[in-house]
Amino acid sequence: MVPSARPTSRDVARAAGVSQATVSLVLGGKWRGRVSGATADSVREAARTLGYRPNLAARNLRLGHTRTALLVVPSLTNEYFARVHTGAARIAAEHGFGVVLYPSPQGVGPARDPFASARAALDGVIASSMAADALAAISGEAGPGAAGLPLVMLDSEPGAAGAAATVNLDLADGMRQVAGHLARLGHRRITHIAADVDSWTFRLRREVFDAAVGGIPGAVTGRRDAALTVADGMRAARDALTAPGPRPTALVCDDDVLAAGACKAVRRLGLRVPEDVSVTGFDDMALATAVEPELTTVRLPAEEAGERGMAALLDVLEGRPPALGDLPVRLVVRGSTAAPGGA
Amino acid sequence: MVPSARPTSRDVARAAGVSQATVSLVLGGKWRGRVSGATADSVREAARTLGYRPNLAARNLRLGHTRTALLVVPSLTNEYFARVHTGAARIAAEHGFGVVLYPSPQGVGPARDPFASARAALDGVIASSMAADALAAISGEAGPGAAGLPLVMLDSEPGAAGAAATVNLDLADGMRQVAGHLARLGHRRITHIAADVDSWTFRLRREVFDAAVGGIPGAVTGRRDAALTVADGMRAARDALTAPGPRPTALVCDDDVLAAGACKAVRRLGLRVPEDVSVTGFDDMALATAVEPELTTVRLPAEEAGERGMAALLDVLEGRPPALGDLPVRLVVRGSTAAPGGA
DNA sequence: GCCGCTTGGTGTTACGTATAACGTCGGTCC
DNA sequence: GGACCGACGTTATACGTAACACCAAGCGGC
Repeated sequence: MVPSARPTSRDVARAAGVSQATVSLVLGGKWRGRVSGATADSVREAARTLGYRPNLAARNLRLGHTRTALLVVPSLTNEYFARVHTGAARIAAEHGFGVVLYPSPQGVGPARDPFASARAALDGVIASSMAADALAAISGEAGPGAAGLPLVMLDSEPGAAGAAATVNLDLADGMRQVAGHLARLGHRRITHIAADVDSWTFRLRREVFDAAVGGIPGAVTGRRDAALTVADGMRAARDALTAPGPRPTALVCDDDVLAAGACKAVRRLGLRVPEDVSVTGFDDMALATAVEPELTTVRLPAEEAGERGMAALLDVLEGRPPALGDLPVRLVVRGSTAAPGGA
Repeated sequence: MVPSARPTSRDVARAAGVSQATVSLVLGGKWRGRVSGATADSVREAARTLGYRPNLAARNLRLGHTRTALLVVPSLTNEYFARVHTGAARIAAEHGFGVVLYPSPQGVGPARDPFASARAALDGVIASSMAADALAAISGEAGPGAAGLPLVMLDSEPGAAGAAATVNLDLADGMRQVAGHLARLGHRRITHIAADVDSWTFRLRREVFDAAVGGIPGAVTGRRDAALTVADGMRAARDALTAPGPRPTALVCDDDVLAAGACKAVRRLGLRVPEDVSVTGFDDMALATAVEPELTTVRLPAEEAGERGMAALLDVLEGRPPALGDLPVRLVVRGSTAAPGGA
């Protein structure tokens, strides 16, 4: 016996004494009124004892679609994207879809070998916080006659070329809430610890910071760039706090990791958070409540974003106009902010 | 013109004035000595202008394999698994493989709809920190004649049924290093803040804690269970520190998130880390250096584990005996541990 | 006794690709 | 001058599945 080869539906048919077509009918679940219950049972029994599992490549080929979507993200070490995936996968599962994750190795840059991961035949692509041009290779350029894969941009520049739909978080409003919060507390010297990443998400934070914080009467703003690590957040914050001139009373950080680094820098300089320096984060990841004081930060509805992105992709795939609309974000006030000057 | 359908290799052939076989030859890269350079160029040109991209389902069917592996993990919000993926993907890419990620929704429990994500036709499965029985449905039970997918267990119970290979981190040694470190510092009342998760990884930590810490002459050990969140780590640590009897001088936590929570609990009680209570973590995630004091913890070689797992899977797929051997882990001493009693 | 309907199946085809097997056409060698 | 050969392509086939188009038998109605 050489049964090492994987059994096919034909093997099941032979074992059950029926034709391959019947096996397909039964296992496909559309046998009501076409196959007797007894026959159906014997087919299922044969499939079970043979350990039959359908060849998905063949099924996909025959069906012309895969019911699989690709979620492209710049990184997986950032909790935010893991949560986006969770949301997308939930909606996908409700519609019989699977979601495959592709962490683009270059971060937000052009993906080197999209095919390596896109090898799983796909129906569509959701890109989270990715540059549109980085995705051309994956979804297929919209050349003449070229039917690129449907692409949904999540948290991306509105109207990005090639996108069938765009779902955005209202990050601008989040940054405005941060600015408003600090302004109400009385802060006037506020420095932006900005992510040194060239993506729309972070460019937007810069613009809105400048507009919102710069709009506070009497405000003095500054900016320091930092890579997205604790250590670099520390360095940038230290630079900001030790630069000549009056010291900022608040540091607005582009994400929670930077904020954690900033808090460390403040204390390293013998100052206190929030009495001497207020610090804000962005994202509200687990880290935000792990550090002390807990971070005032902007909670991003990551799961909801994943859900909306997947829902929009399903809309596109099924010919419906995709649902649009920004998702609101919410400032969560915790212990890392206070009125300036001791209190 | 109704060119909305995706072009096939036959369309390219027609455009280039050759047969479909020639297109396949050229685009497959094996045309040396079979097709003239001029013809090859015209084929490539036609493919480019048509925006042709091969149908992967068809290719997979024809080839009988997909060069795609599935990495099953209990969670994505844990940085450790993201890093395992990074390592696995690197090795995979070197061999023309892709890696698809499947976060099992139930954590370590049985996956609800394995097919939903395994829809991407697979060549093999790597399971990280998953229970063997939870994977039966994905890799296919080893029934009579049933050729289940090759399965590599990463960080799992040795000799798990159905696994073609097992790659382990030497977690036991990591826990022993923690115990040794605390013993040398002089700690004798040590409580284990244990993850309330029924997986081999955490069961092992318990056993080794009991053996290693219990083996310290004069040691008084205890244990508190906690879910893997900051908040629950806090609760468990508070319970441990406020229980009747002499207070523990050290808390050994099953991961860094719990340790961060434990540190918060210590301070909430008006005590100091590490002067009054030492705290250790496990994993060395970014969080470990984001909190203050930075955590003494056990660094897990996550990328290396992913690499080894993928390498073992490739070995199995190509008929080689898989390379075995545990990966060493290393204690990283930082500021959260010190000699007990002030110092 | 024949029509039409229901029940329970089967034969066949197509999906798009990779490749084994087979032609063809100049030129070369002996 | 015929056999051989390399260069250049083509024809045909198979992968495993889903589903369309048939078909046989049984049966009730008129």
